[in-house]
Amino acid sequence: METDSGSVDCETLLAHATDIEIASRSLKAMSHPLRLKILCTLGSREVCVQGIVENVGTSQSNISQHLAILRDKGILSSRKDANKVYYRIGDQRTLRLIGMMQEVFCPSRKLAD
Amino acid sequence: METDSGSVDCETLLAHATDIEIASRSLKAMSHPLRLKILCTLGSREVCVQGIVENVGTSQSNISQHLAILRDKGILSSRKDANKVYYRIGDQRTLRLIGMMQEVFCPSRKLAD
DNA sequence: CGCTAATATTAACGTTTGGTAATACACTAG
DNA sequence: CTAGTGTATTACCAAACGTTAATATTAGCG
Repeated sequence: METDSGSVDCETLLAHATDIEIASRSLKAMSHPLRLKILCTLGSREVCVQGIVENVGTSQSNISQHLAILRDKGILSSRKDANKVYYRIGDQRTLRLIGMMQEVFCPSRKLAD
Repeated sequence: METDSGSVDCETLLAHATDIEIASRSLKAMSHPLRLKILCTLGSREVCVQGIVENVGTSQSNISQHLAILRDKGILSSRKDANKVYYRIGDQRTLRLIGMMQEVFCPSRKLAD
């Protein structure tokens, strides 16, 4: 089913209800300071839990819970090596959004500064 | 272990704590389905509360409360004309993010203008 | 002036979220 | 096996959130 009213103008942005739902779910996952920091820490590389804990700066338990949230939402993927678990951003859309966030919120220190 | 995988640090993305805070605050404001829909309804134009209510589809009271949240966070600005109030996205960063969201989540229906 | 439309505000209440602390699980080394 | 890291899970609690319903405010109009 397509849009139910032919003349809608607002439909040019995030057209369908499902798009809205998906997008807001992703936004919500990113909208917590610690989670956003986790995502920024990861960027396009892989970091183990320890590394994330040190970089983000809260308890291991707390980090683990936030990682679980991001994992459950399909944003992070993980790989186990020995007794360590490495995380990375597995969702390409999220990765793009993180890059965009940087452009929007830190235009002055673009990879330079 | 600090695999000093480059001296890149996490600092290349959303470098400072303040950036993180600001960004996550904006994300949070956008992360509610109704609020996201409001923002998409607005896009770059101006719509009165009635119009928003009709487009988004919930009670006037509910819309008004969400509008207040977005207004208080500095995302929306409003203008009163007679007994109607017109809202628009007053924050340029948010406007850019909305456009980006569309690119990321609805690549198939890019703005045709 | 009273009346109605448009919008905002408030109170109440259930739901969700987030943090801490304690504990469990998984794997490795010896 | 046991001890020791690294990670996940659980229980509990307080705070934030979101919806509904009722009420307040403001503006135009007869």
